[in-house]
Parts: sequence; C-alpha cells; structure tokens
Amino acid sequence: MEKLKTLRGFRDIFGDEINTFQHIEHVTRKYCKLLGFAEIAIPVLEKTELFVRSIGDTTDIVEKEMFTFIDKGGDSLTLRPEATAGIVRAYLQEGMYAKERVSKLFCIGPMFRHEKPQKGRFREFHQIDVEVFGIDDPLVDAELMWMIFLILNELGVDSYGIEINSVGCPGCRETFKKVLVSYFETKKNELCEDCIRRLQRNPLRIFDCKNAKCIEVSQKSPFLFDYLCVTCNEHFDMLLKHLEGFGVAYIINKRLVRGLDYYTKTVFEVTSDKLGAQKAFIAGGRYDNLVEEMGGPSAPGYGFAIGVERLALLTKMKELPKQPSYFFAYVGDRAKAYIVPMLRTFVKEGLSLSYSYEGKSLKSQMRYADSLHADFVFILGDEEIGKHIIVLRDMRKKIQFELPLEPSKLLQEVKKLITQ
RNA sequence: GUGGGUGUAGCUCAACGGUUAGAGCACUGGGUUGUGGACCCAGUGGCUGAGGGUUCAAAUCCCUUCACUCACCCCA
Repeated sequence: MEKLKTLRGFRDIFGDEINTFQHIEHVTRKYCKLLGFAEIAIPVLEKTELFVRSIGDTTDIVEKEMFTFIDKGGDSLTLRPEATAGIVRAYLQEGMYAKERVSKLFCIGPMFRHEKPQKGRFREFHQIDVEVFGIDDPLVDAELMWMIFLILNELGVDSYGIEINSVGCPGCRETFKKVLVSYFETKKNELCEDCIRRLQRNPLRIFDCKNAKCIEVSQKSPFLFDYLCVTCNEHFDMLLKHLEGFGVAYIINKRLVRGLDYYTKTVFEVTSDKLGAQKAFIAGGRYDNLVEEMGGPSAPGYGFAIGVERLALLTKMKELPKQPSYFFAYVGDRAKAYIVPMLRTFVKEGLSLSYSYEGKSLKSQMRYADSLHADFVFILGDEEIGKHIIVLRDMRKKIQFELPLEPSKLLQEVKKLITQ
C-alpha cells in the first residue's frame, strides 16, 4: 500500500514551529488591537470570479497559481490565494462602509497557491492580513509601517529593511508607461526574453528582473517615481514625513513594483537577506480604486500581508517563564488508583500533572518525568498509603519530603511551595 | 512549467561493484528490594523512495518514475 502523505507544498506544522506561529500571532493581535483593528475570519473558499476581478486576470496568480475546481452545482470555486479580495467582499457584503467612516480589519489564516515549492514558499502558507478602508490619508500608510516596525521589534527580528515606492495613480501611471515603453523599445536588443514579453504586457515589471543586463538597462531608464502627479507626489512626501515622525527607518526603492494589479500610490516590501531568494516576508500597499472596481462605493484602501512561514524563519523565540509542572509516579495497583483523584485535584486548580499510563518500574517513571522536564514528582506506594502521606521530590534541588495524602491538605502544601 | 542537487533506521549520516547494510542521537530494558539527568551494558528498529536493466554479484553502474530540496518564473 502506498504511504499516505501530505500533498506537495502542504505541510504539517507542529513542535517548535507552531509555537513560533502562535507567538507571532499573539504579538500581531496585540498591536492590531492597540491600533483599533478588529479581527475577521473569512472563508477559505470563494467564487473564482472574486479573485479574477480583484487580483487581475493577467497576473501570474490568476493565470497559473490558483487552486480552482468546478463545484457540484457547476460553479467555479477557488481556494483563496490572498486575503484582500475576500476582505473587500466582506466589507461590501456586510455593509461596513455604511456603518463606520473607517474600517480597520485584520485576518489570520492559510492561503493557497499552486506554485513549485522552495525555501519559504509553500502551496499552503499562512498570512496575517491587515487592511484599512475608507481613508486615503498618508498617515494611515505610515501608521501601518510603524505597526510592522513594532511587531518585528518585539519578535526580535533585526536584519530587515523596509523598502518603499509609489506606483502612482492610474493617471500618472498611464502617461509614464508610454515614456517607459518608448525608452525600452530603443534598448530592446539588450533585454532578456522575459522582459521583451513584459514590455508588451506589464512594462513596470521589467524593474523586477534579476538579469544583469536588464538591471543595467533599467537603471538608466526613467522611473515612475519621477513622473508622479502632484497629488501622488504630495501623498508620498507626507508619508515620508510621518515615517520620520514615527521613527521608522525606510529605504526608497524606485525599482519596487508589485505583482497585483490593484495597487496605487504607496507600495512597500519588508525584506531580509536571511531568506534566500524569497526575501520579502511582508508586503503591501495602497489600493484606492479596488473597492469601487469591485462594485462598491468609492472607498480607498490600504493593507499589507505578513508571510508567517517566512517571518517564523526570522523570529527568535525567547524562553518564557513557565509555571511549575508536576508528575505523579506510583508503585503498585493501589497507588495507581490515586491517578484519578490526583488529576481531579490538580487540573481543577489549573496545575499540570503528568503521569505514566503504563507504570513500569519507578526508575523508568523517574526517567520519564525527567524527560518531560517535570519540576516536582509525587511518589506514592503501599508504604506511603499506609502512613497517609505522599513523597514530593523537587527535581531541581534534588530534595524530597513527605506531604499529607489527603487532597485538600496536599493542595495547600503544594500552593505554599509555589509562593516560596 | 524549466534547470541543478539529494533520496539508506523515527532523526543526522557512513558503507571502493564483493560476507548477514553500520554508527551517533532517540526509544525500551537493565546496572541489588522503590528514585531522574552523566556513565556502562543489552535490545527494538531497514523491501537502501518505487520500477526496470547491466553483472556471477547492485545501496553502489545505466534508464524510467516519484518525492524532497535549491534556483528560475512569480510571490508572502
């Protein structure tokens, strides 16, 4: 029989890694709540059309990376490749735009993209998504970057850079595209095959190319940054002022463009050189026209996504002080019968009590207790039962003493030890 | 989708084409009656990823396939 295993690019997350995940979620939730964000859980599965309309039908994500299938009813459904589309849908469907002036939402969960896996990239991966709707003040852009700064600081991530750029509004972008295309047309023979293709479809993405010759050509090319309209320019200037006010260090990267069609004005990436080829672990930007394009009111938006797997690779876990743990070791069947009352007594008080189901020798139980890093071990046998006592061994201090066997008195003595 | 690298015990890895495929870690038991970590002894554990071929003989060479991995494309 064939061995059962996870699908390619899908993984079990457990052990140290899931602890890191939980820690990342905990810290992120804390700052989201401090800055007035409300958590929302949205479906993993939506109609394919939602993603095609929001992400853009010529993007790689939509063209070749979605898990799409036909449902029994004949609908085309897709496992979400990103969260923004679904959150925009919820924002509209639940009428949030009518209930509040500004909506601040965040969402944590798995995303799915049918790509070839490599370092820091999986077919099922996890994102923490943060979005703001209803306001286009550059203060929002800066505030969220500051939040990232606070989160990374608390997670002990040190070597990273926040790269920012502006991709303008549809107005300045269109005029710039013409300038750009006419420049690259003159250098066409120096570009790689991919970039010649990009020239037709999405010339801005030539800036993303890693080919040495293309970089050389594009470095001398005009930048959209220098062609921004007055409004976009002012937005960007204010963003920089606010970032300085927040004390967030940034790098302006005029080459930075993003893979999703809906971005306007501010775009940014947080990168680390410790991640291999997939160096961006947080990315986001402004999307002032997306909500309207999705059939809603004219509501600007701004958001970012944290790649949890990638961030986990950079997170330093601190050893948290834990409350003491207890182990119950027993000798003989009469003593084993005390497992149930011991458990009831301890767990009710919120104290962790482990034990061996199999019993075996006291030696093996002590070894087991040690492997579980128990702080205290109770030892009970016929001898103690006869004397109405139980032995408590302090595993760190290597000392042991006798305590009353009666549960309420035992608990009293144990609590005294904790407060010592 | 395109390349490169790697597949041997639960994990990390050995084994020139030649005995019964080994070691460390982990696990289990033991090292005077009922006491942990270190140390010592013993034990469990493998269709060498799968399938075919070459050979007297294949973990080892060849082909196919699958998986993992890194990179490209793209992305968090």
